[in-house]
Amino acid sequence: MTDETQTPPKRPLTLRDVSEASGVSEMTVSRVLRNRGDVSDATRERVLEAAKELGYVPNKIAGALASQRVNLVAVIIPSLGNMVFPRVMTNISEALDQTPLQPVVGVTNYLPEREEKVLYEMLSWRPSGVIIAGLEHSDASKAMLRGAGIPVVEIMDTDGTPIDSVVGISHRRAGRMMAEAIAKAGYKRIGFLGTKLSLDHRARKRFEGFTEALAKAGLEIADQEFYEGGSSLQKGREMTEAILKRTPDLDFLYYSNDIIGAGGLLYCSDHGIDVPNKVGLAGFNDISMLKGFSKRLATMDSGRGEIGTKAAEIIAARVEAGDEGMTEGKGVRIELTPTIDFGDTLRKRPSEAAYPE
Amino acid sequence: MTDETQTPPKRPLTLRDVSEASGVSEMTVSRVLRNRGDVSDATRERVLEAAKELGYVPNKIAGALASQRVNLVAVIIPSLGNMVFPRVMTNISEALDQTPLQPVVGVTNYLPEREEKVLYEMLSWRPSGVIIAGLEHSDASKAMLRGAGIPVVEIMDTDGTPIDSVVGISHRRAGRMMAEAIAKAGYKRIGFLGTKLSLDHRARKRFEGFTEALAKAGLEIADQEFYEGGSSLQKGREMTEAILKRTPDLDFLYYSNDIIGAGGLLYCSDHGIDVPNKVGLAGFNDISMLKGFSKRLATMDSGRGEIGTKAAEIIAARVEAGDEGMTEGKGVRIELTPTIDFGDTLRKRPSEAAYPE
DNA sequence: GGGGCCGATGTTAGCGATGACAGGCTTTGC
DNA sequence: GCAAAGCCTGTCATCGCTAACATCGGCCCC
Repeated sequence: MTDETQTPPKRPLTLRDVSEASGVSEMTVSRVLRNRGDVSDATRERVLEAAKELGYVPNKIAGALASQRVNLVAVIIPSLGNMVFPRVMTNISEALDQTPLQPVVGVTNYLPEREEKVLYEMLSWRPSGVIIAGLEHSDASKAMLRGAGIPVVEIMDTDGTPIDSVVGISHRRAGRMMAEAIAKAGYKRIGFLGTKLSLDHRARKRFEGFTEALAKAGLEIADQEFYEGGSSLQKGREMTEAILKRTPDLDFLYYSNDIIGAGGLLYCSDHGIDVPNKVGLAGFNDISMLKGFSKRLATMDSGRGEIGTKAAEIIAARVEAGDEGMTEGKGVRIELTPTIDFGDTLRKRPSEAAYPE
Repeated sequence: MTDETQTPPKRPLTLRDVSEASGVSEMTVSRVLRNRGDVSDATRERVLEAAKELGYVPNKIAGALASQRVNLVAVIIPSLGNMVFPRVMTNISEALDQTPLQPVVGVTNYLPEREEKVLYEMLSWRPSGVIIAGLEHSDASKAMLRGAGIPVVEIMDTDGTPIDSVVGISHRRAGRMMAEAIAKAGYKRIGFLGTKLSLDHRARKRFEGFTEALAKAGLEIADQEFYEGGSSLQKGREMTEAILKRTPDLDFLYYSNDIIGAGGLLYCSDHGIDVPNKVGLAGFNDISMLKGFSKRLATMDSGRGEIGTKAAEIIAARVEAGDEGMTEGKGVRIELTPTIDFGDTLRKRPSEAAYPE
């Protein structure tokens, strides 16, 4: 009886099955399926039909092994819960869509040992490039990245020494800029609210830049409040309440991200606190989802969209050039400039004179 | 520690390099690195040292081809911007952490043709299982899923016929439940605000269930407002303004998700609209990040955390059982019960009698 | 003391694709 | 009319690793 192939797939299909079904060699089938080399229209059609008929899906594992080419780009980020990273991912995907490359995500949860593990796993698939958040990695991770012989782009942060290429902003500078704006606006009693800084290096650097620039203006942090775990409006609200109860004379609150900052804003509205005159507020990251509050929270754009795009482009260019390694001065360095958005919660000048809205 | 490891990687390392460095056969090295079979402690140690010294990272491509085992689970979701999906992902990752399996994400942007492409790409890596959002797929996608010979779990939605296993809630039922609560609370003039429903099947089903149950209560949708693109508070705010200007006598607004619902809530607060008495509000999905508003938006928990965990467990169990196919009645069906959270924006009974809080 | 067995290692043959090259069969140019 | 130059297709070796089996000394036990 003829093998009418509606049969449930006992054994996964291979090129051979298609080649037999269409009466040509495996090689020809392979050529058709990859659109490579010359194949007559007649056979091409016959092969395609057979492949579709059988429902053949090529085995990239075998393909990659044979061709020594794996069109994957490892993207390693700390978290998916942070909104910033999905955004970066989206841009990376879009940029890579123009190329044969494809992103694969790995999540580290801000833990160096997890980063190491994830990196190892990813590298064992021999990707064509790596995009990884941050400049701080364990020695083992650094060694792996260097040894992989593929382009590496570290993203988000530029305060440090990159392994290869880097695209990001200086978080120290971002912190300084915000501090300068705050000092210039005449705020004096400044509170900081953020994550426990130990593992979030970028938040830490912003904090450092922030205190440094405050110091230069003759100011210092009057109180601070830390939290662990994911960000939420609720947490911002609670922390704001706590810090204001403890230190009622604070006149500015700097949050390490927009989510908790927005929570603080809600707290202030609910309690009739005059923002930005009694208390000023600022966050970080320009989470567009949050636009829509009655007052726009002052924040800073970290250029995360562009970061993703640029990083992907660097990888794509290097892979296309066949120059997969990171010889000589191939490393690109792109430092974007963060821009401050005063919103409605950060005055532009001292409040002595009242500026009606 | 000799720093001879500075060797610039000319040619990627293979098992052979390690085997030569440690003076045993490749096979033995392979055994050591996989912890399989008996190897004497002496050689094990020698091999491990050599591997570390060289910075060897095994090639999973070759390993997978040889062993016919790829410990990846394809997870296909519509978007990373939606918060719901990162949450599901997180739970899947956690559940798979107990196993040798690893998730790999693909994003479809709610487009069937992209879903098809992403699925094809993923299947060509021969994963051990597939977790895919929704029950609606193109014929080609369905054929691929059926033909892949691996366990498939469709998640989020149970209204329809699964290919294999399914874990989720009935969105029709969720819509009905909300409609019943609204009707019971005595709201009469109901508005709906949501995405253009064409491609978001789950939102569509909620809408259908919602109108159906309203009809049963003798009510109908008085007005509706649709949007495209990502959700944001701003969008919720604008849509709310639009619908209320057009149909000022609406006394309830049902939003297709919490983000735009929260935007509506902000609009109402700002305009002194008495919620929930003049107008009631409800969203969907219980986005915990949004807790912290002065009023808690009524919403519904879709059990997305549990969905991820259960889906991963189903795959893991099937893979472990070596029963990778989906023969007979292997398909598991888990329908979770959505729970309604009245928050502060949905009355529990008609407002004739005033119930002080 | 020799058969049996076991632990430790090596040998061989693929896994399913692709690269390089080797042909047949047509065309083309002069 | 015949060599050179295509097209189109096939053969063969290989990618780096692992399954399965083969091998080789002990060690145990009757």
